Formats: sequence, structure tokens, C-alpha cells
Amino acid sequence: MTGTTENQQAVRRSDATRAAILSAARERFASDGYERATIRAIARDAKIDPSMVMRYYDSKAGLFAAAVAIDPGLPDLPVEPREAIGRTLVSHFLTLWEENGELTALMRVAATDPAAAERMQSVLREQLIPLARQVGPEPEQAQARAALCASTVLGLALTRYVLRFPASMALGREEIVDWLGPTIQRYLTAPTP
Amino acid sequence: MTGTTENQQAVRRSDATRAAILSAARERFASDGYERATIRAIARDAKIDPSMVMRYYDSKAGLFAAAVAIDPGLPDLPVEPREAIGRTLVSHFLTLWEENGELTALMRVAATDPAAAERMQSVLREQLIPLARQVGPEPEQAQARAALCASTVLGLALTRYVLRFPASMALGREEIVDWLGPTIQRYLTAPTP
DNA sequence: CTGGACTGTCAACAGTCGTTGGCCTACAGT
DNA sequence: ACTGTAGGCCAACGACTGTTGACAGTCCAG
Repeated sequence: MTGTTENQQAVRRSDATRAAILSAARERFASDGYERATIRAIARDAKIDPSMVMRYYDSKAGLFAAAVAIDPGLPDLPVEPREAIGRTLVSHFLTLWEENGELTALMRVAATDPAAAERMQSVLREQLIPLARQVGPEPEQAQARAALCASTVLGLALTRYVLRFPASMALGREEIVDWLGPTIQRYLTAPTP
Repeated sequence: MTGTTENQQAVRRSDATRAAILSAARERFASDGYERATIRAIARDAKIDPSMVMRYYDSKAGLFAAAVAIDPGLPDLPVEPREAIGRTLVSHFLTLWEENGELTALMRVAATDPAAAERMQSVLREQLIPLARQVGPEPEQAQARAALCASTVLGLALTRYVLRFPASMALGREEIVDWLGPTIQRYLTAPTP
């Protein structure tokens, strides 16, 4: 056991270093992608030796996994009133992306790494499809409806946070909710066209 | 001059090799992204020596530029009837993406390479914004409307061709046009919400 | 005070990458 | 037939990568 207490969760002296590594890794992965974000560069940012990264996170893949571990927390969304679910979802996703830079990193990497793509898909499978089944008509169409919602939301994230199109970054938060809200609402609740 | 004819466009003996390199490069870039698609692997696929790639395309960057040179050809789209522009655009984009695998390669690379991202943005700037200015009300909002359309279409391409979400790949062509068509139509022609 | 575990540094390994230059072969123009 | 040039292969360079092991200082428990 380490630390000054006998608590089950020990406070290690290296926690600050671990956090510095993780923070630097998130920035580098988000801006450079997986391959171009080198362990040496991350270590330089965190002002430690590259070998420390290996000691604390085993490998580059392990570091990435730790850096993008995040929970979108969709299940806690208020489903009522049902006619506002579209705007609620869009608004929730906007804050999620703006608060967590690791989502940009995850998406940049997912573009070329199947494992990261699978991780993004799990959000759709475990959170968006159940939600579509819950609020939409014809539960057997929940897959299609959820896929459309994912494409809408991820499309905005792509042009705004990953590709950084000026025209997309210029959109105001309210503007986005006003335009995308009804779209999501229709995908989730409208009858099949 | 080379070749058996005196035409202004000489037929070089190496044209077959050039084409083989370009084809192999498109496949590798599309499936692996820029960094993981090595010149050695591309050369192996094309059954030639890696140094030939350098001879014909100068560098890896030059090869990539040649591999993703493509014209979306939006300007020739029929604008009439105006109430069908949404479905027309979606349908056009679908065939475009399904016929040209290099678009997937371009998007995969654009996720981490600013130059490729700029190239994607140029489509929006030079083709989508003018179209929005042409068919939509309030021309000063053409930027925002075009950005929303780009996010819609690229979002579908992302989930369907890049991330390959099963739920998105399961959507039929008609289904996509039926759902996304009205969305694009609204983004382009509806009054500001 | 002392031993051992923890935090950190340094140098090096083995592999891969893009890229280069030399060399051989085969074809085309004269 | 002869020769210059283009097509192609081979071996190697230098740089950079993830990863490893040996070594030094630091802290805490006994």
C-alpha cells in the first residue's frame, strides 16, 4: 500500500503526472490523429520522459484508450415532452462536444481505425437505438431512425469540430438547435415518408 | 516525342503502370488513411518497385493529390423544379460517393490533414454556397444554409462509407432520398426558423 | 536508520518509413 | 545496326517511430 491513508483508493504521488500525460495525449490525438501524435511529442508536452508513458499506460494503444474513455450519458435525457426531444438531443450533443475535446480525437482516429469506429458505433447501438425505439412509432424501424439521427449529429460535428469549415463554425448555438432540432424530431417521430 | 503516333497527346509505354499505381493508391488511401497507406504497400499492390512511385508522382503527397483529384460536378445540376432540389441533390451525392471510392479516401485523410480538409471545403465554397444563394431566400444566409446541407450529406457519407455503421449501410437508396431530401429542401428554401 | 518500493531519466534497440542514386534492360529513331 | 532514352529493379541512406532495460534520486514503513 502507498500513500498516507489506508483508504481503498490510494493517492499516488504520480497522479499529477498521469493527469498531465492524459491531458497532453488528448490534445495531440485531437489535433493530429493517432499516427501523427507521437509518444515523444506527448511526453514533451507533459514535460516528462517518453518511457513514463509506457510505464503508466503500457502502450500507445493503451494510452489512446484511456484518453478517449468517455460516457455520452444519453440515457438520463428527459424524454418528455415528446415534441421537444429533437431540440433536447441536439442541445445535449452540442454541450457534449464542446466540453469534451476527446470526442474530436475519437472521431479523427475513427476515420482510419476500425476499433475506434466500433467505439463510436456502440454509442448508437446502446443509446440512440433504444431511445428511437422508445419515442418513435414502428419500433422495428428504430435502427433506421437512429442511424439518421447519428448521421445528422455526427455530420455537424464533422464539419464543425473536425474539418473546421468556417461556414459551419460560424453557426450560433441557437441557430443550430433551431435548424437541426426539427430534423431530429422528424427522424425520430414522423411516420415513414 | 515518344510513341507510334504524332498526336499532341503522346501515348507513353508507362501509362499502364501509372494507372496501376493510381488505382492501388486509391484503394490503400481509402482503406488505411494517409499515414498507414505506405508507398511500399501501394507499390506491392501495383506489382512494381517503390521507387517508380517517386519517379511518376514525385512524393507521397504528390501521389495522394493525384489519387483524390476529382470534380463533384455540382454546377450542372438541374435547379428546376425548385421544390425537388432537395431530393435531386441527395440522389446526386449518393451516386457520386458510390461511384468514386476516392471520395472516401479524401474524407479519411481530411480527418487529420488540413490540406485535404481544405479541399473538401472548396466544394462547399465554390459549389454549395452559390447554389444556396441561387435557390434560397435571403442570399446573405447562403453560408449557413450551405453549411447545414454539407453537414447533412457528409454526415451520411461518414456513417455509411467511412465509419461503416451497419445501421447506416442498411438504409436503402430510396429510403435515404425520402428522409434526407426534405431535410435538404428545408435547409435551402425554408424561411429562417 | 535502513530497506524497499515508487518516480523519473538516459541511452539504446529493432523496425519501418519516404526517398535517392546507380545499374541493367529493352525499345524507338536514325 | 547503332545509340540514346525511358522503364524498371536493387540496395542503401538517414530519419523517425514505439518500446525496453539499466540506472539514479526520493519517499515512506518498519
